[in-house]
Amino acid sequence: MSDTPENVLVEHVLDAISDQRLRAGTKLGEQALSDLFSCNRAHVRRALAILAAYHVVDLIPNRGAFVSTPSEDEARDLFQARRAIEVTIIRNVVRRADEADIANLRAHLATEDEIRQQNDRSKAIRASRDFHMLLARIGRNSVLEHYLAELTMRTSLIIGLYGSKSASLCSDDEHVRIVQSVADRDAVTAQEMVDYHLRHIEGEIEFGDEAPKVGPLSMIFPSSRTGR
Amino acid sequence: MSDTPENVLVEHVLDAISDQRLRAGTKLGEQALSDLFSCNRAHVRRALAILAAYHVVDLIPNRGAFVSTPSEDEARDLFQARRAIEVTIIRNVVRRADEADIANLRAHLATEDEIRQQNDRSKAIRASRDFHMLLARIGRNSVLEHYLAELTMRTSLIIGLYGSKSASLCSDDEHVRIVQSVADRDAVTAQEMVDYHLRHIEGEIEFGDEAPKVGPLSMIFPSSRTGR
DNA sequence: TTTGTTTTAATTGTTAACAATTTATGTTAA
DNA sequence: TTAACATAAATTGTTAACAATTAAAACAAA
Repeated sequence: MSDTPENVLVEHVLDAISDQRLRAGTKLGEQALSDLFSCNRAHVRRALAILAAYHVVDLIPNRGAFVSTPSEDEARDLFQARRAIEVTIIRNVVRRADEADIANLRAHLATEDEIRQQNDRSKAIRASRDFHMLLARIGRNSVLEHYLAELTMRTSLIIGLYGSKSASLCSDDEHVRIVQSVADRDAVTAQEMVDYHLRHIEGEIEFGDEAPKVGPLSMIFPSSRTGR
Repeated sequence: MSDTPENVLVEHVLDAISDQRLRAGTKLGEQALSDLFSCNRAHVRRALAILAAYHVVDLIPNRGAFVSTPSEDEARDLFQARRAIEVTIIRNVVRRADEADIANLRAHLATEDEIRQQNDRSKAIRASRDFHMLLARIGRNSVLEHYLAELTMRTSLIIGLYGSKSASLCSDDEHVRIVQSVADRDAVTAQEMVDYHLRHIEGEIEFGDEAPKVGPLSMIFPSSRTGR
């Protein structure tokens, strides 16, 4: 994807959401964004339209753009979609992964292990999402990969909004077992593991108590004014 | 979805694509669109950004917007995604459809039957797509419904680009059998039928010979200047 | 005719100014 | 103090003008 100003903006917002720096309900003002990313309002508006198409932002006429706050129903639909997509992805992975891919997966597990010992929640969330996206890339279906990118983003939003019982949101043991079944070329087990893993994540979410605190945007995008 | 000028434009373009009036590769000039839909260029630009996010339009810097021309690989990825999503949808349908839903499905089959006798290819394509989207709506998963809307759109593009061996692209017999298994509450058969049906459609596509002819936009959007 | 070059036209990209709307602030009365 | 109202500020929506780039046309040379 090319490095137009609007794409830069979209990527930064998506990163901030998947790191849970940007929380559900946060207002994304046009002026604020155009200042932070030093571009004009036309670019900001295009970027917000794209983010709205990704279901990550709600555009309210005359009011502005807000990070979307998914309902519980939406969250459950979303997890069902993730299961449908990721189970298909893992089937592709078992079929298509070569030695290098499996090595990359093992390396990623090691990274996750390191991060878990640092107790950095933000990093852990990111690493967990990266694991799922690594599988998607190895599966080599660009359509499924793109949809999963959108869905993991929205999952981050949901977990940030409702909270999760488990501190680390992906128990890495499950990741390990998924990789093992891929290495064993055991498609049936791999699919079952992925399905179980996603149901586990969904089950840990504590629907009911929302936490809508938000801060100023300048706190959320610290390094973006250097961008070009 | 609200009736902002850009949404009107997006809907018209999507309709034109799913009816195969707009073919892959067609240039969507900003001036032309803003004239046809009597809105300003800012609206057009936003609409094009949204369509690009839906993967229906390619945005090339300094060149403009073009209806995207999916490759064969992309098409195969897309059909695998459809199978993953529609098989999940049909499971929801079998579980959730009430009597009214099943009546609607039967009514739709009757409509398809009528249209087949008229020999109107454009109408047939539209009706076929509507059948799949009706199932998605009955399944009551908004995430899957939205993704399927995008995928059926892109499927229309692919069939319009590469052509299909069968004149009618959905043999309605298969639709009938899907509805029957829904009415029987037979989830296993319904899933098998949907999977088979989608593989059938994919198998009928004649990859290899492209047909890139396009006409002027004013021929494609005949009734849109009245759209206020 | 065909090829390459220059000139012209058309299209996209960018910016700024202004209008319309919403939000925040301040004031007055109960 | 609270509530309602009027005013001011900030934000979003709209439009037009201009710059930059690309496509088309005209023309000259082989």
